[in-house]
Amino acid sequence: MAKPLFQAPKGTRDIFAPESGRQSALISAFADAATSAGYGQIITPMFEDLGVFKRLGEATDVVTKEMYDFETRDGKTVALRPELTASVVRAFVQHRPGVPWKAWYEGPQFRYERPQAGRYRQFTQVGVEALGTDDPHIDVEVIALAWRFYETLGLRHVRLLLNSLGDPECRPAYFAALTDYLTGRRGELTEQSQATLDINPLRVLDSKREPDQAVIAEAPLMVDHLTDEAGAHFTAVCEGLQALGIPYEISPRLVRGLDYYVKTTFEFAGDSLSAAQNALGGGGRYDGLAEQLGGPPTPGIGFALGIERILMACDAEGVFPGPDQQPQVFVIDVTGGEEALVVTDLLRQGGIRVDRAWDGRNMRSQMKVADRSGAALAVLIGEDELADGVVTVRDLRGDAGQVRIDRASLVDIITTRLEDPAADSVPTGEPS
RNA sequence: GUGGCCGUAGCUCAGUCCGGUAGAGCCCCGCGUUGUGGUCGCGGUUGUCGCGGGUUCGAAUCCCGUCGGUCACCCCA
Repeated sequence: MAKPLFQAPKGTRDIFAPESGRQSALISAFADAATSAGYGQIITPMFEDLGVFKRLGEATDVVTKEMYDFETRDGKTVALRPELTASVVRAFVQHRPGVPWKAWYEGPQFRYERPQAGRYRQFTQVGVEALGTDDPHIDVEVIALAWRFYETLGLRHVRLLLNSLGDPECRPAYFAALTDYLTGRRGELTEQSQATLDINPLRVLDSKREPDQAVIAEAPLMVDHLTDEAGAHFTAVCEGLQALGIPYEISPRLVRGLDYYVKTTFEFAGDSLSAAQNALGGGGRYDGLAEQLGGPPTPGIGFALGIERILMACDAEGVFPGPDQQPQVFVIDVTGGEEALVVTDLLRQGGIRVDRAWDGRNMRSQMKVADRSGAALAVLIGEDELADGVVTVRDLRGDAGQVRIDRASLVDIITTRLEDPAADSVPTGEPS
């Protein structure tokens, strides 16, 4: 294939209908779910001061290796957002809405990575953030919102993985214990894990490399080192989920990729996808983030769900086909096209999805286009109809045949027939 | 950043090992039916064989380089 002069940048895609409509519908479904739970939409800029994202943790790949950062003409350094929690918390700190403050969002995010299945340089997430309360029941609300959303889409093979990463009081002690343990068995770890150990020992627990597993299996666990307060919070979250009948698995080695998480952390694994892209979404509590961004100490929790991954899971499970976007009616006019212009407009005003053919092609050609369009009904206008002031309505999908109707009742009859193809018609079989 | 695989028509691909001057199916267009689609039949349009260089009488095919795509590792959504 000859290469086009330009193509979409690496890791980005052009999304055509009907897939684009399916994506919009997914976001719309999420908007409904979030709105009904009392979350208001927030729209933040696609880029931020680089410093906003540096707070995510100097040890994270997202910050150190994957940032789309650049200098602007006036010498400031900005970055395309690699995630949205930092942007939303920055907006919270800047504008100080009353708490508790609950917001939802959707939009593209950017990470400079090598693309692969289910991973793009520009990808889209939906999510929520709730700031200003550390009531464990809001953790439950947030998790439940995501869980019910997956259910709404029809996904059944999703697992909720739950963990607590402790709080600033118990974390240092655990951190030290884990570091001691891993350092003691350093020689058994893979080269990559040894490097990770020097940067963030917690992340070693997340290694999927086989040689590391024996060491990880015996590593001390955060859940065994929680303070009374952090433990009580975790217990309350678990009990809340049980009260709602939402199944979860305690996953004591679940570590998230961003350093700001404390206490409750969770991930949703799509079991219909391979491990490389089965992370359908995740989130957790980030009680220190607002303060790091220059605001007052404010607890917060949220999640982000990747819509590309969710749609892959929907494909794998055969659910969420997306909305009907095909025309319902196709207008055929072999008298020159003036009639099609008017009739198409009339039907559209009646709230019907309508398309038509162009270039004055013959009826055979126009019928082919009508058939391919997916429309259920064709409206035919030839010289006879024009002379009699009527149109012919033809069923393209069933055996309801065709009928000539008065143009004045066109919208009513079409609307009725779209609901019941056999209504108002006398089957005429094949055209005479 | 590392590695595997792949770049031939609008799409999916064969042809590459063993060099001889480019094919199939689908799609699209027309006709059979100058007022009727889906099935069928007939006919037709479409290629810098990713790009550059080398070897050769001759390269889609062999060699070198390069770009792109894809998958995986890593990490993550």
